[in-house]
Amino acid sequence: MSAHDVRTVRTNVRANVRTVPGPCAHWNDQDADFIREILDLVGDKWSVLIIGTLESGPIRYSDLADAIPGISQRMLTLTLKQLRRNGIVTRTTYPEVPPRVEYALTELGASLLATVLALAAWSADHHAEILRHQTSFDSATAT
Amino acid sequence: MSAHDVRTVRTNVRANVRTVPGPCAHWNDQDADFIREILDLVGDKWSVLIIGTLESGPIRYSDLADAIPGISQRMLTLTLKQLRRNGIVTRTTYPEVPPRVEYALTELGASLLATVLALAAWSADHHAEILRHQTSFDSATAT
DNA sequence: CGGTATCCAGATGGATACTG
DNA sequence: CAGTATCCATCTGGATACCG
Repeated sequence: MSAHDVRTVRTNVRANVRTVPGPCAHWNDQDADFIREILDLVGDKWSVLIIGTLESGPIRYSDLADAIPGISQRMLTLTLKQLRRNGIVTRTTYPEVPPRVEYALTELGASLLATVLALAAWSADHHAEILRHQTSFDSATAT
Repeated sequence: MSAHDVRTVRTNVRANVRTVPGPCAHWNDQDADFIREILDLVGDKWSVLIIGTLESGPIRYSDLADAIPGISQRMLTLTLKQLRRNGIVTRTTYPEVPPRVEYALTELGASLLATVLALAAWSADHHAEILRHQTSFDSATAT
């Protein structure tokens, strides 16, 4: 059923991009570009973690830092800037003392989160199978 | 409709992992792990390109290299090894002269390809919107 | 043909110190 | 509080040469 859902979505891409709908679409060069684009967006170390943390609603910079263990200030700032540049998050400054800055998901960001969770779904579904392959491959290689 | 499909899949993850189904699931720490896992799988520069090229059926090493412009022998070999390790592709050697080696997608690989195409779908759908955000952000930053 | 091995440049990201 | 600036280690991947 998961496979069926994905196929539905997949047909939609092509319908939008080249108006070639149908049940049996195939990989083409355009796909490569789109994949590169989304990997640039979320393929780094922290983007999806931040997006996921923002699901609960607007959150302050420091709370974000606390919610994402291991992230450095530098990477938090840098990644947030990229996400803002791509319209995934918004930054709102409240002129108070001490200053307060809140980050929130845009609609675009929310839809990206949903897509990313589909990825997590696949990963969860096949986690065990992948692990089995890894260990069998490693033991075969070791000998 | 795309959003609905994704939500369906998303609910399934949780059902499998923590048996907490329902219409309104939320991001949790498990998701982070699964995201890391799949990003390790396809977050690099060449994996998805290779997977996409393999959709058409089994293909020789050298034909694969020709089909993916810009890839070095080193990265082709390295990436193929990772994909084999994770059970995404198989390698078959034919003891002929000259030697022939064919790579093919496994079932797991095919389902991964479908999932990745869902990502491409999102990217295609929102490509224009992202571009608009980027240019407006850049011009706002430049001044 | 189908790789390996070595070397090296550039990108990524962590640690630390400092600032409005 | 919410960053910025600098320095540095590691990782990724390209070029090239060589091998079974």
